[in-house]
Amino acid sequence: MYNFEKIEKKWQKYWDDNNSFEAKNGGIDKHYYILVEFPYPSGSGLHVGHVRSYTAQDALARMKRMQGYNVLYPMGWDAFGAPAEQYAIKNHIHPKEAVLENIKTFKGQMKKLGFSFDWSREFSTTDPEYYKWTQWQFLQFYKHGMAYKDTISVNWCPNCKTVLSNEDAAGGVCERCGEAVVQKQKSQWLLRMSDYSESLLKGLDDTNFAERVKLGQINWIGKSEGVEVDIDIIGGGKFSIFTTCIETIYGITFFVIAPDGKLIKELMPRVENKEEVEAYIEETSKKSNMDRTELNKGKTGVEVKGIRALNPVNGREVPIFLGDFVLGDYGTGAVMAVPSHDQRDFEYAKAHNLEIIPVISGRDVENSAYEKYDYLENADAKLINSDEFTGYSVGDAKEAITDMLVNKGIARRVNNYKMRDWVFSRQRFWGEPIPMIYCDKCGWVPMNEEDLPLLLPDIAEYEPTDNGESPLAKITDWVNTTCPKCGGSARRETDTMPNWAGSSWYFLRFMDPHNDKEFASIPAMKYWGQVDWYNGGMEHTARHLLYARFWVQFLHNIGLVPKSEMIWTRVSHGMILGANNEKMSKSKGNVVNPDDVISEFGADALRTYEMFIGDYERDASWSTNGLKGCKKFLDRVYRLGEKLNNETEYSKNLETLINQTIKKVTDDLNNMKYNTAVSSLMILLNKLEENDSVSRKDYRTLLQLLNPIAPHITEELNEKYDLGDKFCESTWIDYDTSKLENDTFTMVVQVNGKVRGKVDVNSYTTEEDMKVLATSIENVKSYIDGKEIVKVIVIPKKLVNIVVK
RNA sequence: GCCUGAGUGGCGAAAUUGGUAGACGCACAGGACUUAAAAUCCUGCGGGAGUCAAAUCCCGUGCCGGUUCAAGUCCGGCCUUAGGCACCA
Repeated sequence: MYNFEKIEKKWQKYWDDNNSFEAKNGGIDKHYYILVEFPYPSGSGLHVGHVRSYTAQDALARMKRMQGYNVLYPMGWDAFGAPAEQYAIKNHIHPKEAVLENIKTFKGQMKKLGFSFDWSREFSTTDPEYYKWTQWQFLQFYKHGMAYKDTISVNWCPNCKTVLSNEDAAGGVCERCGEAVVQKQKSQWLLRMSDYSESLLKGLDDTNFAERVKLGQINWIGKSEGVEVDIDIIGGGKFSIFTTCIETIYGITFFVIAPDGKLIKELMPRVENKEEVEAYIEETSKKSNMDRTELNKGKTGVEVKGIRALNPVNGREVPIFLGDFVLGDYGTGAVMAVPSHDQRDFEYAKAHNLEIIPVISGRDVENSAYEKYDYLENADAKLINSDEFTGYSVGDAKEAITDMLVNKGIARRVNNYKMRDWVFSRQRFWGEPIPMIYCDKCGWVPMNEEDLPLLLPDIAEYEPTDNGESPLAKITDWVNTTCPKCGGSARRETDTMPNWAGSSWYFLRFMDPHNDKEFASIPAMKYWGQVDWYNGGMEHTARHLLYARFWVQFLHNIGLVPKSEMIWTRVSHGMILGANNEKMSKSKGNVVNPDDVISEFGADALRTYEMFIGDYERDASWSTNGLKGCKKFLDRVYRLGEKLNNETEYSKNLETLINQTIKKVTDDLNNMKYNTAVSSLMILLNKLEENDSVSRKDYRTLLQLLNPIAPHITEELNEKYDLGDKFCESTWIDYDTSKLENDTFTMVVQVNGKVRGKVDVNSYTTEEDMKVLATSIENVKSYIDGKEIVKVIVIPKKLVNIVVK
């Protein structure tokens, strides 16, 4: 049909040679920052899923540029991480070699797709010029008391031989390899992310994230509002419990404390069945999260004999148990157990033959299975067996009991959050070295900022170790150093940062990528303001996005970033699935390689198809026939040029449609409705083809509207027929608001809500005339003759509905 | 278990504040062009009744109810499915 390969290469070269998409800091007030998640340059190359989101944002970027915005649409590489390291170990090379190779592949593919990235701002998180600042920012965390080292029970992947954050170990399995995660006591660097729980929650109000993205974050932060109550131990001492259901406090029949918490250690001297209790603690510590989840059904535990506690509201004496369903690091590590109104407590009580006292009406405690009964949703639910609160509604009781306990000075209203501090150490080679030094005399000492970056050593052997030490620990030349404080001999931290570190602030660096004095200047960040439009996968809403927001909020609090939220809109694309509706994977053999598609159909066809495939935010399955259809559409656009006449105005009969299409495409590109943007262009093409000839303005407009999606062929045809400036150097076309309406419309006539006739009428037809015309239609007459007309509803320019009896 | 989406032809999907359900594309069928095929172009295409052909009528947006002149759209109750979270007190 036409040589798309030649055309695409030609225009890609033109854009490169002319730096067509370079963004300058400053100058124009109208600026727009469009960001797509920078990829991890894996060995397998770009995925068709990347193509979808990059094309979508590219289309937006290209339109915004034509609309006069200074558009920042950057690209870079998130290149620290395990796959590059493993590849390098196998081949006895430095991971940076592997990374360079992969970046080359990715970049070549992106260029072949014609993405309008500003390549002058490209960087990789593995560039020393970049990770210098990641390390520098770590030092700021440390200096502000936000980074600390602690020996904690951590998620350990026996396969990858590294520590994982809670986020990386979601579901009790290693995010990377799927191996079951085990618990290990290790000394780790942590960032005090939990200090920011409330602020990360509140900050969402200052963003325009998609609702499902906000919910993902809210879920992960996991705020619970409740009450912390002091519990007296018989014979002296006390502990606290946390509950969100204080209204059930009269139903306490036992307490459960965490086997991995501090409380049991304190109580140990008074425990009568020490051996039994210690054995249970030991047993729990060996369980991985996975095991705990699998054992979901059985509630294990032992009674802590010799110690009993008092229910603070009625002085009732109740036993204390250990149970691994209570976690040592959430709340107070102890819970009040009300088996009548809590499923876990119920199961525990059944397993250990404990008493069950109902305190809210409507619960059948005789039933052996826990019945689902949500008393909060039952307006009739009233307290029973609760002394002076008996008869209260649940809501009233919540408040009254809390007030009573708070006034007594034995309870506090508190919030708890599921989100923990961020475990920030990894026992890997291929990550940013943590710039801390341990001196026997001075303890942990931060490196001097002027000594950064702390480079990774240039070696090719660095297998991970079984003992949980970083491979860097074996490189003594690198490890041994002097203390920045006292000058004595000292050792470097050998753990590296997680690969979420570099991606937590890269969007700031894009605003000022070559700055060697600071990570990004305040004026540069103020100029761009925020990321206007950030696209990424749903799988990153809990981790990356939360880490990035935390990082920014911290930098903002210490005055280094102008805003506390640097991302305004966050949207997520749906996945591209294989033709069999399953996730693409090599093992399933349903992977589509963009390179193959480009060489067979061209980049423009691939781009157009991925925009047309369906709702941008939803998953879509690959269809080669659908792709061919889009190629056919582009072929027809190409051939339409043969019908050009010399007219320079719109063809009269299509003027309205063209103006409508301009509006439609403009609105759709702004609202991620790429599929209907393409379909409206198909409609326009269908109509243009029906005409004997096409005016120069008709054609130029069609090409321009299509240009953001299919930039090569449109530039080529525009040049071929000498229709005007290159699109990459011209202004977006506007529509004439006075020409959006048709001269006629199809008036629909309904009788009792059923369509009984249609007639084309002049747009200026009055409501009265519409009524008259409606009743004159033969078919309509047959439905209303001899009936009483109750009323007639007229919707101007749409329909008439005649209601008869 | 909890939270969030989503259920519309053979398929991917459209459908402003409730106002012609199925735009656009694919697949399929018939036809034109061709020695032939591909490509291209034209016509048809939710199901059923009806007719030479039409007109026209009935049914139809997961299921059951409701509100309304009018419901894919709003309300109540379910079912299925995808994703996220999960012994978080």
